[in-house]
Amino acid sequence: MSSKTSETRERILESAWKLLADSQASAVRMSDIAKQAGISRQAVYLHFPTRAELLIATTRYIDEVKDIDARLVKSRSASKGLERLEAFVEAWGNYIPEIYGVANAFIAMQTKDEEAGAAWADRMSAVRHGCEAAVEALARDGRLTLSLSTSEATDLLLGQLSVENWELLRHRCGWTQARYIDVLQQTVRAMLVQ
Amino acid sequence: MSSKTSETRERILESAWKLLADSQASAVRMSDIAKQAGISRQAVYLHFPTRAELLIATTRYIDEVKDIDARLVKSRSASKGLERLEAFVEAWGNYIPEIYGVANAFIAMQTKDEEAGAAWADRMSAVRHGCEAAVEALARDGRLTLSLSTSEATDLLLGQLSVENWELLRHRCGWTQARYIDVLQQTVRAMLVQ
DNA sequence: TCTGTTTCTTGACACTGTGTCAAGTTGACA
DNA sequence: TGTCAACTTGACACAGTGTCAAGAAACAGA
Repeated sequence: MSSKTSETRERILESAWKLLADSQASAVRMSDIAKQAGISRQAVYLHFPTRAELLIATTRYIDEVKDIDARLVKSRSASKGLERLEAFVEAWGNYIPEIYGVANAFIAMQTKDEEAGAAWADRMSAVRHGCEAAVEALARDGRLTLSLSTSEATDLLLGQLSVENWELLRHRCGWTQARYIDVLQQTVRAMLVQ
Repeated sequence: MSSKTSETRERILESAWKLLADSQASAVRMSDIAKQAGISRQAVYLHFPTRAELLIATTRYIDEVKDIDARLVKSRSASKGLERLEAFVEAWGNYIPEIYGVANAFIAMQTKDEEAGAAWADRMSAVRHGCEAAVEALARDGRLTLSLSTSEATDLLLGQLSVENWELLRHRCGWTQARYIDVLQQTVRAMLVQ
């Protein structure tokens, strides 16, 4: 029973993920997800009280399946700040495509839904910690651009690595993923490293 | 009569502007705008067929009142590429706060409404032209970073000057407007100028 | 095999916001 | 006085979220 519960739950999460990845974000309704999962719309509400909560659970699910932590190991274990920075840009930059669908739905919801906004902000604060660690490593090496505080440098890096910036370059400007990573590493280096 | 028509129209635009500037974006409903303008909700529809069209008209109205063209004169008349770039960053960077409310509403609508997405994209293409002109001036001076094509450099600059990036730094990270302009000029220079 | 619990279904409903429609009012102008 | 445009009032359709209640179906344990 508990296994069946989590089985249905997982089918809902898989459905949400698939639909958000395919179509464009916020066009995905609760009924679409239910249909995809092969259950009734109301059954979805038995597992997730609101659309926002379902989206939150979906990001967590993706993090688990795609193993975000493993991807960050290389960055965390880098001895030099510059190395760490580049590994982080690569890891997160290559993770964005995985979560883009859900991210987009969140961004669309943010303005309307208080809860969704808070959830996404929370999620982004995890990314910020990654940025901060890289910047601090750089500062320890004495290689952080002098005119920037570590906090400002962190903010700037976060902006560079935002989903919105990725979308602009990859979708609206047609960059390849490889070029995106390449140029971003170079850009971030020019911005932050003296 | 025609003067009365345009008077009401203007009152609607003023109301939309004010409400979007004050409260947070997409929470502004057609009925709110009508109430603010002191007319009925239906009267708004007599002047603007949809919410999207009203938003478009509002941006145009702001452009007119705040005279965006005058702000760009200094950038356009700069002789050196670097000078042009910095003047453009300053002009557009200082214009973003003026349009932030409406921009936000557009961004929120983008995912739902086809028309709104197209309108905002069109608007952004005007900014892109400004970016492009600055980058090309830089290239003519032979000072554009070698590893970037002018098109790529334009894309990057556009990302730096995006409303989303402004929001991140000013609202979420608490930067002052002066610091935002300062750091952005410096950042953009590090990125694009060799 | 009966019983009770959990999961899910079906169908109805409230609520919000957009956009439409129709009938009536007001005020200016000829 | 009559006409026309701008505006009002009130109703409605529609989509999507979230709620509620009654019942079906599966499945556990005694």
